[in-house]
Amino acid sequence: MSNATEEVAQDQLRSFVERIERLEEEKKTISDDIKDVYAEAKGTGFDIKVLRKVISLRKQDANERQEQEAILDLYLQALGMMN
Amino acid sequence: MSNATEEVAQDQLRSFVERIERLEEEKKTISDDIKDVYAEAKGTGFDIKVLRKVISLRKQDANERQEQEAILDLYLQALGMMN
Amino acid sequence: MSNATEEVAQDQLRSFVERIERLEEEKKTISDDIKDVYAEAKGTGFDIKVLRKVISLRKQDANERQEQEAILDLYLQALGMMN
Amino acid sequence: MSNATEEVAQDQLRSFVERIERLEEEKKTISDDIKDVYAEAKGTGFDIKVLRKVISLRKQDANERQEQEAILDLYLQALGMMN
DNA sequence: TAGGGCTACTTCCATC
DNA sequence: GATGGAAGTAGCCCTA
Repeated sequence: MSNATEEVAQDQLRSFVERIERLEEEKKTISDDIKDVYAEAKGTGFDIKVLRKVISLRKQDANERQEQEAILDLYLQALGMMN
Repeated sequence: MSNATEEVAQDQLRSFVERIERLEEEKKTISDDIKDVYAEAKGTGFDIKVLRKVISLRKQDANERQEQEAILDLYLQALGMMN
Repeated sequence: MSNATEEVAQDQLRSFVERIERLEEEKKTISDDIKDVYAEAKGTGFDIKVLRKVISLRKQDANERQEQEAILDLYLQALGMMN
Repeated sequence: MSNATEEVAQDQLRSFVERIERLEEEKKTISDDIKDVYAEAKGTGFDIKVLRKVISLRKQDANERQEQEAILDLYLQALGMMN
């Protein structure tokens, strides 16, 4: 490989690394923002764990959720933990 | 709880949920962007797995510097050499 | 500190480190065993996620469980996600 | 599903749950033992925080050796020097 | 489907 | 004794 070609490859690599690291920083910022919102909600008296559950339920497809609950009921019944 | 109070709580909850969901969307966008950059790098001939490793090593180096300082502080404290 | 005293301290430290590392190995073995059981259950057709949920529910105090569910219901109602 | 089949499933589920719960008890015992050792070390005059750090550094060193080999393999592969 | 990285939960320690 | 913060652990998801 010629020096010129090597240099091009190096510059490209450098560029990719920088772009990725930049994006990962942004991602971290957002993650921190989310954490802040949860903290704020907690300060207002909401239960973080339950709030997380709400978010996750809304993300889940409604059908899938019902199915999960149905399976859970089934297992609990099998264990005699439900009336 | 009065109806008015309940309504306030509902509005707050709704607001928190919306803010979180908005931020998670943004986060997903960034994640997708990162994926795109890796794909582009692959198209240019770079090995994604190695590229990931490079990124992770650079992150580790940064962390490790902080870590080293933390250890030093810890030992100095343990030896009663810090206030 | 005399050499003898230092040596005692070193031996003690060494001993503590060894005892802890030994215990942590045992702990890891158990963790792996647990993972194996889940894998086996999966192979028999059980849904791991639900199985985990069952285990965790059984661990929770019954009262606490009801309370958590009550809070969740409350939130879901507030968001109009129930009936 | 026939009653007999259901019963088999129930027995299996029960068995899995019991095995997991048993193992988690053992795991908790070990965790408590570890806590005891730290407490004992503290009683002998050692700084728990520093002790934890020592343990974690020793673990890291071990991991890092493996990591270094993994990186080497990765690079060799990327350069087409491994099959 | 297995492995690794990321995220989240829990636990522990220190402070008030 | 409680609360907040940090660290270690475990679960989930995504990629290969």
